[in-house]
Amino acid sequence: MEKAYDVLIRNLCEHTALAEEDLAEIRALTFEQREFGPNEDFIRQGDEPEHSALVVSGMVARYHLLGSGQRQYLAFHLTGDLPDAQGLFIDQMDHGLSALGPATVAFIPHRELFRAFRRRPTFAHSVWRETLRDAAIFREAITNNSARPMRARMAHLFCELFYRARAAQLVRGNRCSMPISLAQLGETLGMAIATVNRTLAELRRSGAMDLREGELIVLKWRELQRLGDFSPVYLHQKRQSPPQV
Amino acid sequence: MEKAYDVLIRNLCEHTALAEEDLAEIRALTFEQREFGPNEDFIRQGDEPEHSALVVSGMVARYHLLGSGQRQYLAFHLTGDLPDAQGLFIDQMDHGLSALGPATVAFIPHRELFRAFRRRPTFAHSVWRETLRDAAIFREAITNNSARPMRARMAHLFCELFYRARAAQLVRGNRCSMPISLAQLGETLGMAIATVNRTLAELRRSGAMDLREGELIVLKWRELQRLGDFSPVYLHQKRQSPPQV
DNA sequence: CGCCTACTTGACTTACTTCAAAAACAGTGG
DNA sequence: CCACTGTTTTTGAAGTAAGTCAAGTAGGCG
Repeated sequence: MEKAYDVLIRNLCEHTALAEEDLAEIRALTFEQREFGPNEDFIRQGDEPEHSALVVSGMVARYHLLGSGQRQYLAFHLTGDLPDAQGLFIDQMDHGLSALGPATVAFIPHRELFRAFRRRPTFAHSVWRETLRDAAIFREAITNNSARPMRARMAHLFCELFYRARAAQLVRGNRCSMPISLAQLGETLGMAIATVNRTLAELRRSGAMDLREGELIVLKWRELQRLGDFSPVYLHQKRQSPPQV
Repeated sequence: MEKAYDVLIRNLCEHTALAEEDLAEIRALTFEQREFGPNEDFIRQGDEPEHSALVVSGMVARYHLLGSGQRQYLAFHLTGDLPDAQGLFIDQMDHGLSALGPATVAFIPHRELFRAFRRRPTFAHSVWRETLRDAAIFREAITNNSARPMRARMAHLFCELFYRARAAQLVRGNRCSMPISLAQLGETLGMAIATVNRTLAELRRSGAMDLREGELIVLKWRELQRLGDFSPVYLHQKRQSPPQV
């Protein structure tokens, strides 16, 4: 298993040039590592967080709980992501976080982070940038769930996740781990589970992709991208080589 | 007309305690002020911004343009907001900005902002915090447009806007300016214009609110809040007195 | 006054939801 | 190893909410 700080550094370097002093500061942080099982919560809506989470392995999700009891997934996070940097300046969490499949999460005390931010403004800016990228992903989700027809909506989600997984070096060949159920896909894309299944069947039939045994397999990247009206500019990756399938 | 920096300071103080030195730094920034007419763009998708915008008066919108030519509104901004602080660390805008009604916008050079951030980390953190609140608003929009039925969806939007307008001291009595057309509401909430009109009629009939001549009138706040399943925690306001209607 | 845009309303159509039941699969214990 | 239980996926049929289409009204402006 990779060190928590290596995972973080790799992710931040994807968009920001960090000096050796920044790296040293990051390595000096306390990473309290914990394992979680599928669908286990590790931050709840309403919590007052004093730690930030870092995904060391696996996949985690952010979600809202509505008055009706309904659940809405907001975003997914991969290795290297700081899924609740949002919580840094916020008194009370407005959303929860849970593991999708089995996941390893490291917790960093806010106090240490703030001290590191004061000492290394570039580090602060890189985390800030990370939260802005999150926001761009949220914006795209608004558009996706509000304006795109079902097939494009689902294709777009898989495009984004595959593209991000690739940037995080989690794609082997043409596949990456995707431990998500149809019900969860429905609660992500705002569609009924029956529709999820039929739409997924349609995407499979197109030959562009498959989703099997917790794995996403992309067979025709350009076709999937076309179906999903996907353009990766909003992900603001520095090195932008597209998947070559 | 209020000074641009006063508007900004008032907004930032809503959630962060700024020292006199921070205020001085803010007042020393260059604010290049410009007027815009209804539906006029001032930042376009694809632009590489070197200035940040500040809403000095009026209401502005952020939007995506889809491959199909369709438009999706993402968020609205009121006096005091920094609607594209997102652009600070980003090479290329993934969304555009336009005035809704007539609006005054001040532009601040990124270079000056970064210098101020280095000198006054608290100022940086207050702007960071501002971008995180934006992100929380995006998250709520995902949930709103994906999981809530039409009537609640629309009621929730008006709740949020009224609540924020009130915090920005833009509510007089029980009304605030809301220069938005039915078509734009449709492109915000992901519904057809006919549905927008019917849903709005339903809300009017409920007696909780009205939308007339570019003004939102809230007649029964608690009722509107109930209809919209609205809880303001995600707005992370420090002073949280609810509208007393 | 006439033109354009924004709003309103009605009738028709359809895409998606809901409901229901079967099939596949995973985990547990005999 | 295989029956037993619960969960997830798959498929079908029926109902409905919301979209589309179209026409009519009202309001703003030259």
